[in-house]
Amino acid sequence: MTAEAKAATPATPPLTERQEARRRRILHASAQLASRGGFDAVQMREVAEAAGVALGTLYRYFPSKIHLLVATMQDQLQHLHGTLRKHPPSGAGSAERVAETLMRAFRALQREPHLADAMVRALTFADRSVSPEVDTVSRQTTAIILDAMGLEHPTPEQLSAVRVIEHTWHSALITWLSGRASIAQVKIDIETVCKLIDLTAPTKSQRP
Amino acid sequence: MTAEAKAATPATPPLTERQEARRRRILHASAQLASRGGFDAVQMREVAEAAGVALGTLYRYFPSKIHLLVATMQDQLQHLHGTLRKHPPSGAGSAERVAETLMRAFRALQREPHLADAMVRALTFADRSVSPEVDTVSRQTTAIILDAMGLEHPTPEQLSAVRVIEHTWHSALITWLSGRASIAQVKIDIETVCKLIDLTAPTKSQRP
DNA sequence: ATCAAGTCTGGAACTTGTTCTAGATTAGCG
DNA sequence: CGCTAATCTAGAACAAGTTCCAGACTTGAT
Repeated sequence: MTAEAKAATPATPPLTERQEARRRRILHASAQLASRGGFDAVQMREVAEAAGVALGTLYRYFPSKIHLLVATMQDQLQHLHGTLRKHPPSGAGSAERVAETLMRAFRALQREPHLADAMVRALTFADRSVSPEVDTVSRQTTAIILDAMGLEHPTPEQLSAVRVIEHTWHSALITWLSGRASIAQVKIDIETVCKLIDLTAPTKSQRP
Repeated sequence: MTAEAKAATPATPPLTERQEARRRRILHASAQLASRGGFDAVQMREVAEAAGVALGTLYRYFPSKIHLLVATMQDQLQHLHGTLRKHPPSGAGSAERVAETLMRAFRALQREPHLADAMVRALTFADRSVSPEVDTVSRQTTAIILDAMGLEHPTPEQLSAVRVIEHTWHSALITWLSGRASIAQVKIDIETVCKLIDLTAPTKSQRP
């Protein structure tokens, strides 16, 4: 049940090799600039120049700065998901494994706080015109969490818990990025919300 | 134990009557424009004109559009808190009362979805330069939730639960505002996260 | 190879948040 | 009252996201 094609190519006509290369250069430039100075440093003119592409072309590939940064996040999440697959969390219970996974993701973000800033700010600032793309990110995140829980057929209650975990994850990241919460505080928040998993576990024991 | 002075006037030198009136006109114009067309409709030139104030003056009172909208939110929250004090939630348990309170707030936002959009987007987009103001909003929200719980001396675990509830509240609002979640879904998310309250109740039994 | 349609480029132009300036008003004070 | 500092106004100017355009270049089909 691999799902690489649908996430990367929702419904776009196939791109030529050169177009694929352009797209990749743009995303790379975006991530590069974001790593330097965060959301503000990703300036469309600079992205275009760094990617060796005209401004109009950049806008043909990504119709707004928000679209661009959300696509960048899709890209990074794909990486992360791959990495996590290779090194699954080691905890005994579902809650522990999810918390461990999210903390691992959090540490990855801490290594590139500016990039995290750009991506998360874009994600939460996105309006309706970016809904499909943001939804893709949400599905990727859900998949990562469900993977960590080791569930094939989650109950509706468990899916609700996962939704709340995602809410907490995004919002906690924002408070951290804006300097209103410490790393330790984010850890506590994640561990707190993960308790919901045990609370919603079906009467059976949850062991993969 | 009324606390009106500290929330409205953190550390600013006292304003003259005319200045207070200007500030109020600005906030009113901001809310008005936001109610019409949301975040994008709050344009600084238009706010200034509607408030009968020069652009430079607007920026003297609120150093950025984000500051302005966050201040607008403080204003609205103050209203809400007052209303809620007069009509406290009726549920039996803490979790029920908090969920009831948040749903009531949610219904208030649904009546002015554009205003909600402007305020919430500003809140989550705010960077470090707005941290103090955003923090004030966060404290107001915490106070509302603690009021609903009816707690004088919450335990650290309960405060963690409240933090997670706030995270979920903000993030759920965003998904609703961007059209990625229905009203029903937001309700479920709120009810789900409120279960954390019972989970963290001190030494009492928790039966939902 | 050639034509048509689509794409890319360089650059100007427009929008809206933000900053700056010079001059008028106001507030507080002796 | 008359002075001084702070504040306010009108408007220009600047910055970055976005749109638009004319001309050059691919690409795909005949």
